Amino acid sequence: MVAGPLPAPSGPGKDRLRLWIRLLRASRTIEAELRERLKKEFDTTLPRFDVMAALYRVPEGMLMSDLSRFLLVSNGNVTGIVDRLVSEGLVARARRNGDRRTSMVRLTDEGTKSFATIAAAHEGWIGELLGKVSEEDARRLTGMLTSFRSNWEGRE
Amino acid sequence: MVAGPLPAPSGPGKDRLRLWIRLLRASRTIEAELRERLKKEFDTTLPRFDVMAALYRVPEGMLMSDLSRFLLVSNGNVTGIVDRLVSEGLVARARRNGDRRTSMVRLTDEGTKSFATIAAAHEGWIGELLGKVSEEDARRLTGMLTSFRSNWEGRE
DNA sequence: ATATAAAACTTTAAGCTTGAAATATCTTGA
DNA sequence: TCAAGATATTTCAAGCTTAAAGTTTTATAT
Repeated sequence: MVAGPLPAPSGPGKDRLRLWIRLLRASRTIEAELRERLKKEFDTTLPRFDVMAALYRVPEGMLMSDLSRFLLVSNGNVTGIVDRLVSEGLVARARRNGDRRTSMVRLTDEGTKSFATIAAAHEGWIGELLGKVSEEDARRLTGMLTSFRSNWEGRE
Repeated sequence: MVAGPLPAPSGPGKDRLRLWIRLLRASRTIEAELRERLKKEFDTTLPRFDVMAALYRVPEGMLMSDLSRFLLVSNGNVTGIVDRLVSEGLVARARRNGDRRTSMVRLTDEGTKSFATIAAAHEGWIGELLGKVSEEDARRLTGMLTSFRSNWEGRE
């Protein structure tokens, strides 16, 4: 995945391969830095942060399946992370009257407060880590990645 | 991390935050697809592929520490993955005369042959998954990400 | 009604990942 | 020389991740 630049391959398709490698290395580098800071400064993890960020947008809560779909991870994965967040009092599960298979998952008041603090720091970190990318480049890149993604989603 | 587009936040720094979210979602989407195909078609995993890709570039082999640095993962992580590749006969460890703490890790002949096959398929998949990105955009994006990364690396 | 399928979620086994501690080896300086 | 520190790697515990199998509940088609 993170194949090296050494032989500098060329030919058809190589530009896209190179793009993918850069994309992956960039996101892994940033992810690693964020993970470390979340651990050191807030004693939490990236997956917990992801779940809380998803829930923060929707005060009334989300279904487990919506959560896993949104986060692009498996169902079982979310179960474990939510379990831990519940045991820490940051997230609550609420059985629903209508469909007893499902449960609404939402941030507790403590979870909401906690996330707001962490998210503010997180936004600052991103600004710092991507500081060298101009605002204009950021918007251009975002646009390219968005159109890529919507194209891609069409195929599944 | 994968915070949602719903409230459509704005303000200083929001463009970079949005860029980061797009970047992460794009790489996770592609990664998930690659993982699935590697499993289904070659019964292997992304981490194994990553290690083999790194070693493929360097026939004489790499030290464990170089490998983990190159792949942006921890030392202990690489140990486990290499252990499994060794037990599958795809990778070999060779103790060195000079420094007996270290060992050179390299692909076996079988590993080299196996990787070449998988890498060809992999390149095709990337071409397919990124097919909607024009070659020109691919080069532009790559350039932006490269300069980002070299800027970033300067700070550590 | 009631079997059958579908859906939502959890559990499980295997593997990946990290950070920290442990081990072994090498290097350096008194 | 040899103790102290540095380096390379492995081990360990905890948590993350997936795919597949299992459980409970709901929907559908006789």
